Amino acid sequence: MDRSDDDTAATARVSDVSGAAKVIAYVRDKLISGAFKPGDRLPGERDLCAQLGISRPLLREGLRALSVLGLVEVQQGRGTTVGRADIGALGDALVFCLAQEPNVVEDVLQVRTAIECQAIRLACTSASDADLAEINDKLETLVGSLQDPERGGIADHAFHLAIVKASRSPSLITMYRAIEPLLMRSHVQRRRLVIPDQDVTLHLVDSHREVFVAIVNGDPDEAERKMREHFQISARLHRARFLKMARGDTERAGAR
Amino acid sequence: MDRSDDDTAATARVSDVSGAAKVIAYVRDKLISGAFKPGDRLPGERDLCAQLGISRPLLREGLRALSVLGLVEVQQGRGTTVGRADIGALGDALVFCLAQEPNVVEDVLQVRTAIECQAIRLACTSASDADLAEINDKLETLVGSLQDPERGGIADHAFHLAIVKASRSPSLITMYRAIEPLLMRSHVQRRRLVIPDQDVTLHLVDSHREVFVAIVNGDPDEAERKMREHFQISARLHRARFLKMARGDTERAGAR
DNA sequence: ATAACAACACTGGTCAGACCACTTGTTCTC
DNA sequence: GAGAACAAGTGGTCTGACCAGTGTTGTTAT
Repeated sequence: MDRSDDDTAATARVSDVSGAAKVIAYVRDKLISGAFKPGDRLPGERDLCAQLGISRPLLREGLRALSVLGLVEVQQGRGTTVGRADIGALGDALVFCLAQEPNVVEDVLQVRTAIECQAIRLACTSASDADLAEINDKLETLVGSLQDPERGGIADHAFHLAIVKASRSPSLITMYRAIEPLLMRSHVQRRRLVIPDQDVTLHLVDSHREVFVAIVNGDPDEAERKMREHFQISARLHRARFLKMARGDTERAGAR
Repeated sequence: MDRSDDDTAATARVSDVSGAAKVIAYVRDKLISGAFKPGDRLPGERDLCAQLGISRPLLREGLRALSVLGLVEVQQGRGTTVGRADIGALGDALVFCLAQEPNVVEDVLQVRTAIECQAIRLACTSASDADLAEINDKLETLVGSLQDPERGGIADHAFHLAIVKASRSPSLITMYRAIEPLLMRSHVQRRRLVIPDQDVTLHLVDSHREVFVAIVNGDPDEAERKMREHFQISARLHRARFLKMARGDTERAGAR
């Protein structure tokens, strides 16, 4: 979000706020208050711009901004409706935005860690038998796909998502889904950069299993600890690629 | 991202693509090709709309969409520059998605817990002296406002926000700020319903202090434990209101 | 009475031209 | 050389007109 607009949007009733920001604030207030629900039809553009006291092109600017975030859907001849909270669209927008920002993507992993560590604690007490079966299923799939970066990345993510779902917290799940495309991309890229190695693979499988066992045992502290260990192992694996790359460079220099 | 625009943006050279989508595609292509880098100045609006063969309001729609995603920054009198994308857009849109869920006011506390517990771990190692001073300052303010539900809620939130800031993780900070409206609603509702009580107040102050001390001591596990204890104390305080309400109802029945 | 077609009303999509406000650069005066 | 005034370039907004798509209503034919 453009920050200057964001700050001023918070005081949308002040008359010096830009026109498009008025639209954003109007819709924001209605969404947060619950007055607008998914599928609701907004007033027509001519009515809405009269209501907000701005011109139609400005109104359209604001609506365009909201539509790019999936918060409204604008259709010619039909009108503008409140979006159905399309988390996937949000995640795709994020991938588009952050494709060139590897440092930001690394930091987003902090959010991932936060969510998963809270989720696994909740899963220890909230997970149903079906949830546990689902996680186990994803674990088996993961084990069977460790040699393939694409399928491995997908399976890894599915395992983690199953744990988040087992938390039974809608907010955590929503949040996780928002960063999902980024995580997927990150998983797959990381796997492409690392040559699979027997020891590492087994170690990784064990780590996933220990996470699952901790959930089944139902001890939140233990489960969180295992999850954090798991992330550390992954991070070490990621860092190990630099050693291999460094050795690779040395060998090339020697060959000249 | 609005799907129809996103799909059509990929084929921007087809002449039936909407005007704003042309802008988005133009900037996207330049970013991907590396022709545009953060800080670069885009051509002026009049030049750009001539170049793209669209009207200026349409161009502005497209730029507004890009600005809401942080990809460009538009400043009156100065021009439009390429932004350094961040996850701000995700944060702002996410609160809308969360707001649409039933029971969000209670469940968002899981997100809050997740973020704060991860943030406090990071704060133990990342916090500067200024960060620690800031948290301490907010703690003193909190102590001075416990008798006032409104100011107390604000001070409580400021204390926690200072901790999240001390994590030095832009993503965690962004997410935390995004859920602020929902947290404020939660805080205010909770505090209105509780009559402050001397013992509880002191216990609450101690809990906040222990959290701060743990950060200063720099032990992530200990700090997280203290934070979770703090949340449990708050939850107990919240549950205590039901006892008081039950007693209140009984007294009223006796009076009739 | 029902179905098909046409007309109308309402919706968003876009344009051109005008004017306002802000920023930066250039020129003039002291 | 410094400061003020002016000009040029930038974005911000508006009005009114017209185009294109969708849904509803009315008319006509069977």
